[in-house]
Amino acid sequence: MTTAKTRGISILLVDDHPVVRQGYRRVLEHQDDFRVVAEADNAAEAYRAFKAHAPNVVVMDISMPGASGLEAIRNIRARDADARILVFSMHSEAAQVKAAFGAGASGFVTKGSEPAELIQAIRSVARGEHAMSGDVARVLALQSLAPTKSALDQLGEREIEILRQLAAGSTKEQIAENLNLSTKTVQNYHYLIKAKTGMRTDAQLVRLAVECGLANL
Amino acid sequence: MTTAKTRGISILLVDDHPVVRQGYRRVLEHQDDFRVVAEADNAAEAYRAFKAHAPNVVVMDISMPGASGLEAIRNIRARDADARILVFSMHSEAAQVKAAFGAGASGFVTKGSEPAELIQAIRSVARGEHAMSGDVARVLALQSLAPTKSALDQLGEREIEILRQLAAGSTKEQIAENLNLSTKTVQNYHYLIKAKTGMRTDAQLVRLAVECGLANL
DNA sequence: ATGCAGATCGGGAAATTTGCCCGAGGGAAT
DNA sequence: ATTCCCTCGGGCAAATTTCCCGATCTGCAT
Repeated sequence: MTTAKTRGISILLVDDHPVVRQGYRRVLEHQDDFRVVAEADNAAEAYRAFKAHAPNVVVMDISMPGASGLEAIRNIRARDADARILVFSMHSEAAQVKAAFGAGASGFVTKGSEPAELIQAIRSVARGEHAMSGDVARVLALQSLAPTKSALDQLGEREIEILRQLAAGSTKEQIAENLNLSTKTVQNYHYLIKAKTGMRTDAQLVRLAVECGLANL
Repeated sequence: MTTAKTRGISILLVDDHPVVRQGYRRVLEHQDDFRVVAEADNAAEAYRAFKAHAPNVVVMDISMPGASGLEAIRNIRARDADARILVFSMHSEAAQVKAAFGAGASGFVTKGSEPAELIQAIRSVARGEHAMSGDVARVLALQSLAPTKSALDQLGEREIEILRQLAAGSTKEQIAENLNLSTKTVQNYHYLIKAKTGMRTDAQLVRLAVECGLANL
């Protein structure tokens, strides 16, 4: 609550990879009106740091262990509806982008973008605007044209969770236990997922999950 | 071919994300005996840059489009068997680590490591030693205790072919047709593959296939 | 020659799972 | 209040998996 607003942009960096974070910090601090005031490597830490430092912009990688990135965004926005959060992700899946904005992010830049794009996006977000890198905009534009429901939109939350665990290699029994469901229910979800997405094979489901950023590798 | 060896360590940075690359560059150049002499964002470019600059160490992210990271390592090593390549990856899957070393890498550090670990690894590799971060070593140690025969060695040619098509998303009927086999035979192979590899789920088979380079994506 | 090992190909039968339909309960929206 | 959708599971025939088996064919050592 100092004179943060009057001069420069204060930034909270959230990424679970120390080296990566260190790298960003150096890139960002090269701009002399940027100040990285805190770092965090998980959702809970990010929330604490936000409360403690009230940064102008949060730059966050949402692919953190536990898929907690979206949670972190929601938590921060719940505390401060004016919080500016710029998501900085490896992927540019339409579903992920929409989920991020839906959770309250103000911007979305992929790690494939030029540093200048990230820097510009941070300035835009700090100004209260929305920002996204060119590739993200292109992906969103394309999929808004196609009537393809992104395959995942037609799935409920439970279905998505089960799809992810399926793709992760869990057996139906394990999933049933993880989620406190009967094996039968998991079987039914499995069937429904295949029916809704049009996939015939489990292998195709895995590929779909990977494409949608639900599973890695 | 200048006085590169006498003073400091010259480095070629390979990563397909410009921002990430920029970040590493700053982290590395903070060490005053490190010099990043070139960057590349794909396998072909990496090879060209290696030829042009003959760096002491190549720091490479192998998760690049086209799964070409291992190719790049092999190409570079084919040209210069003394090339020092340090892989810098998001993941620490045992299979990936072994593939990297098998292709000729001298080190493997995950992005989850502290910057100091990366820097130390670079020095080790430059000295001609092998290096890996603690988490990678742990993963390797654990799985070396298991008598896993690399999973694919125990599979016959036909089994591997069927595994690949399975992982590619083909149905058993399609595979049977492709290979002029009865559906029954394909089912039997499917069963045998699962039995031999110890995988319980089709999704696990897909992951195995991807890890072993049988399938991409 | 002979035998052994192993890869390839498929049949058979029991056990399990899938495919598909159905109903019930809860919550959100109208 | 009513409708809609998500969640959760039962039921049952059809399909698949699991595991066993035998038949070729090849290479390779005896």
